[in-house]
Amino acid sequence: MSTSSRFAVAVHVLTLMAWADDEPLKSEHVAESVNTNAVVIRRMLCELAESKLVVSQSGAMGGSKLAREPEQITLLDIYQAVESRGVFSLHRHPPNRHCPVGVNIGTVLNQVLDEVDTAVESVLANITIKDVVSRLQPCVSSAVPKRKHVRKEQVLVAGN
Amino acid sequence: MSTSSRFAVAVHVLTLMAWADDEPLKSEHVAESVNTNAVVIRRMLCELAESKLVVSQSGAMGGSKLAREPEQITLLDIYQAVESRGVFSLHRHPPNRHCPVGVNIGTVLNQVLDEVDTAVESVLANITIKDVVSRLQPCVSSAVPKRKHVRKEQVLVAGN
DNA sequence: GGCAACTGTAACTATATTGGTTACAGACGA
DNA sequence: TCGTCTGTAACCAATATAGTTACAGTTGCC
Repeated sequence: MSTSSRFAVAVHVLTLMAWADDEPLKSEHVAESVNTNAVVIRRMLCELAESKLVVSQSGAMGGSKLAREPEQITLLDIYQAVESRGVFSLHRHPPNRHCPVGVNIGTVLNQVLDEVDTAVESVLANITIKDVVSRLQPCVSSAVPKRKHVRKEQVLVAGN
Repeated sequence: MSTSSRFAVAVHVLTLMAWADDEPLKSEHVAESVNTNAVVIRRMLCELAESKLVVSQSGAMGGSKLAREPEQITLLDIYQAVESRGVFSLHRHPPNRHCPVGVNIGTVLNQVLDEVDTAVESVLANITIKDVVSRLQPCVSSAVPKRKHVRKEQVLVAGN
């Protein structure tokens, strides 16, 4: 479904800031941890700043840090800051209005997609950045992450 | 998030078949209702057939119909048949393993994404194609009534 | 058997989104 | 004023979905 890693990267970035404990982080440094380009990070930091999750400062000795305490930032806040669409999309082009199914399937699908979005949001609303940091601590072992749905292209292969 | 309408189209297609009540539908007619190309539909029908949700027949008077009763096909079945990935993706490239956050964030994120996937799946598992058809009915009170043997020309009016 | 009507599938092209890169203007501390 | 940052524009690359044409294979019917 999602071909985008925006949510994962955003959580990573805010977790780094919580880990750094109020010390401003440079985009270059964050990019090293995420393993991407600093401009990609700065673009995302702008979105997170618009949603008032981080504050950034220009100039020498500048950088970005959390705008609130880690326990007051939920994954739902992050999700809404960086993902514009819902979980699913409707038809690219509207269905045939002269077909009794086509003319009304959109209404029914919207109800379903609303239920799905609500379920996702209620999960994310109950996890804070502080929770993520806490879950990070016991991870001393570099175990291979296991997931219900194996996604070949997503396995975090060890190696730079 | 999702830039794909595959799930919406697949639900639409199976709903049409439930509506047609066991009469095989031609990909051309389905495509008219969905407002897309017949090959796009046939590609999707192949995936749905692999998951044993529909059966297709080649040749004259051929077409596709549901492989089971509408109440025995859930939206989760459809979701798993046409959407390969989960709701979110992880990092495109693995994070920096020399960073204490980067080395373990994947594990924590996978836990979170599993919770999200599970929530989505439990919503979809509780809705069947029969439910979708039922929810459709009140919308079409002024349209063609559903009958035991509806001719496809009545269901899928050509033109837009 | 031969024809017409279907499906299945390959091989493209088009389109959209995300991510990566370079470049540079502006902010800011020392 | 100088070096170090952010913010942002402009562009290219990579990927996934969708749309299109073409055609081989299957099937029912005359």
